Amino acid sequence: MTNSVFPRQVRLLTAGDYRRVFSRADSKAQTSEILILARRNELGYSRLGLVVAKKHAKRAVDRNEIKRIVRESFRHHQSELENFDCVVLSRSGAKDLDKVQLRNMVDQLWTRLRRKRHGSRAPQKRKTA
RNA sequence: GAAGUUGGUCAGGCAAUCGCUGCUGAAUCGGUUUACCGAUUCAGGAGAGGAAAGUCCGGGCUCCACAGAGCAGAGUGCCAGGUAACGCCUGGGCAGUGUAAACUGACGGCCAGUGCAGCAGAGAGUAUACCGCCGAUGGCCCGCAAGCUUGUCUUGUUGGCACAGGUAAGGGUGAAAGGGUGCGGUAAGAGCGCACCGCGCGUCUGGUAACAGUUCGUGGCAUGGUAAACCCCACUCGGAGCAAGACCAAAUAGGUUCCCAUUGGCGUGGCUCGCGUUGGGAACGGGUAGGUUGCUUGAACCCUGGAGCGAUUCAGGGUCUAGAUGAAUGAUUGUCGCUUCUUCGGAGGUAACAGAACCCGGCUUAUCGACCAACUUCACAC
Repeated sequence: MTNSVFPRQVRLLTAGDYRRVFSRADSKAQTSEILILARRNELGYSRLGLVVAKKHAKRAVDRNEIKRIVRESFRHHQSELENFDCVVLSRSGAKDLDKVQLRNMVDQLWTRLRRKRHGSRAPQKRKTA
């Protein structure tokens, strides 16, 4: 299946797309280094947007690296997310993590986001252990 | 061999799998008769740097007159050359540092003008007299001699005082005390005089020049420091920037009211002129912030040869080498190389600085290492 490709339409492209997610996020998942906001869309697949502030990662190399790791992680997990518009924001600690730590953390965050989404829709059905 | 100086090259290599962004080709689908445009799939091939950085200079390009005149302002500043241009580069001069290879240098002018200089010191730019030296000359005192007008007299003279005054040799202060050494000279001294050295000016020689040499003449002689102080001199500079600018769809439309007005308004971002354009401003109400292009063939790179000490340039041949835009250039594995530890089985690390955004030329700053060439000093061998 095409569960590990990352074409153009899978990204958030315009300011309108971002504003839609920021104005009302259905669910979110976060650590002290990364925050993910997400909102359901009508497209039948998930999309990704990235916000890495210059304030948090001063060097362009660091910002590029964070973006690449998050994109790579999203590429491998997008099939689990069904139809969500996600915006990944960096926080101030992100640049201090090494590549492997950051990758593992983002991988876990997708899982947490999905569970949270299930929980918010149907809190009575939660049976995860 | 050791230490060092300068210049240059590289910035882990190869393979596999999965991704991302352009490009080329093919197929399918849609708009459609074709051309052409868009989407999807497949194949091929390309995809960060030496600094991409800081944005400190210089250009190209775009718009405003084909960027024009004056003032203001800014910049540069030994000389010559290179270049599209430069505040860059090359070569040379001068000064300084180093045993040397080499390196460093806002390096025009304060004998155009104005200004500034803490502390110390007597005195700091028309020099100056604190100590010291002298006191010839004038003054005062003691003694002696002579004269006569016999006086608190005059003249001469040995000595003394340091009062007037002289002095820039010596001491002291200072970053700096207004050429140096010697001889003469003098009361003591002094370019006061002379010799040599130094310096200025003119001249001559070499050099395109900066400058150097010192032939000859000349001046007793400084032209103290500061121009990243004003300033003077020479040269350069119009402004804004790819969010420039152009196009498509939609739309700043169209409309109402008020004010000002062709010696005016706007373009035009220092001011004035000039030039272009022609109504401008405010309020009410209404609407949008998508796409294409500019966008990569260029003062390009590589090779060979010619010119030149060199920067560079000329000729011939070859190559096409990122174009993203909520922003691609990545991840994993294996292997080789390098490297750290080692119980010699192996285990670990893969580096530093750092990420294109219209494009070039420089400068500056950051930086793990590896390699090459030339040169210097020391040691050894021949």
